[in-house]
Amino acid sequence: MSETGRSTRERILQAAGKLFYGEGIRAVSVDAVAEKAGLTKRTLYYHFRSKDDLIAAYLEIRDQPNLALFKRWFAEADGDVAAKVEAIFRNLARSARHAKWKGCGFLRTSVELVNLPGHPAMVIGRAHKKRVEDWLCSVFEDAVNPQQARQLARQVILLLDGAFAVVLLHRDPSYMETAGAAAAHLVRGLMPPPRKSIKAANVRRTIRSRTG
Amino acid sequence: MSETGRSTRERILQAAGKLFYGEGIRAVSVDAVAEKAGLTKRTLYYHFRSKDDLIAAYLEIRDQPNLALFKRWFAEADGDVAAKVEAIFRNLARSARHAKWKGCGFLRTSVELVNLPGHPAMVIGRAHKKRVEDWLCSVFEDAVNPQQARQLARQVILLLDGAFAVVLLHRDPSYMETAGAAAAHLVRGLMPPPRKSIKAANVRRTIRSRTG
DNA sequence: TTGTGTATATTCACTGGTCAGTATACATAA
DNA sequence: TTATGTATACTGACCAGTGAATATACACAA
Repeated sequence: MSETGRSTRERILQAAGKLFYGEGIRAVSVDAVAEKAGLTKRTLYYHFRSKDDLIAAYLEIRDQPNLALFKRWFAEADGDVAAKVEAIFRNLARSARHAKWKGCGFLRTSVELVNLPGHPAMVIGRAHKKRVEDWLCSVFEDAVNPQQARQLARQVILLLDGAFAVVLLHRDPSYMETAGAAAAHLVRGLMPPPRKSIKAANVRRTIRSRTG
Repeated sequence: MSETGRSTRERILQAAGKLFYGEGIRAVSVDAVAEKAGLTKRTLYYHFRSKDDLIAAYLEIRDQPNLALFKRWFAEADGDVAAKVEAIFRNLARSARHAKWKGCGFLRTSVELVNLPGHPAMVIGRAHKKRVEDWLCSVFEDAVNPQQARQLARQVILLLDGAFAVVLLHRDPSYMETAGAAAAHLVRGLMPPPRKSIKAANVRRTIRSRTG
């Protein structure tokens, strides 16, 4: 029956998500996923062809919501594009304070599969990061010289992924804010100067007149 | 016999290094390391108490040479501090073009041990990154407002580790150069302006005379 | 309504293999 | 004879994946 089938599949994916993200794909056995989902391993193998399939599905369903979260944080933030980008990092820093936070599932999976570059999960991971980069690029095209948008998007991605790695290593979310400040600085460096000089907040950001 | 013992230990560490770095610590069995070292597992266990011990030793011996390499690349580069930092990224980009390159062993190990924050290898990894950060900090203290040196060092570290992750994911070393450009930009943004204004070359690299 | 076939969904119990670590013995040198 | 170093062969646990049987539900014919 398709309804029961779908919900079983979802229960498996939910269990796999928690375990794979929380402990890593190699540290989690198929038996553990099945047990967490409340069914037998054989049933799991009825719904997924292999563990690799399950891993790919685990990342697949995280792609869209992940990007949507970034977009929401960006949209809901006040200020210019630089401030909106910085807001993404600030929100991530907040997430990173939860004990269950374990960095970026895409990056971590790519590390665990480092010698299987063609693995479906690797393909999905690359596509996800590319999608985030493309979105940032489109955002920057409206704010800076479009010729520089791609490079800027990549630099922000580098700071983002660097922060994922460093915060995970040191378990210190403040690196996420440091990355956000750097990202905002890079964006501002390419933005045209505002019409009205603003006495900018008590934060450490200042406006720079390029004419000198 | 201490001499044979030491060289045996070194053979084990060499084999472990190649395998752990090349395939990841979880993907490599103790048997595989022993075989690569040309001895039996039992002999390996005579020289190392456990696999975890071996993993820690594998990282330990990479700490100093790794930092030394950064220092050498920095010292041998021409130009101002920003250019010298960028040179580190350029050299890393060159390394990343080799097929055997698999990113940063410290970061990758920390991902594989994500749920064992007290693991000796994690402690060593954190110490290593901290040492690089401290070195960068000391470098920046002579080039920018010392109060901003720590933050700047962290931002460069974030770009560095981000580049490790992103280049590994996409297998595209050009991200390393993009990260270097961002790092140089961040450094320059905090450096005192040079005496003579320069009409900046077609590349983004310029030579600066500090004497003016 | 009852019986029968069929596709879906699930279970138990198993296989073949790997892995970290060890018990035991043997060799060599001080 | 005692300490050091090496080898063979093993243990117990775990793990990805499977074989064979069973349960459920729906379709359609009698």
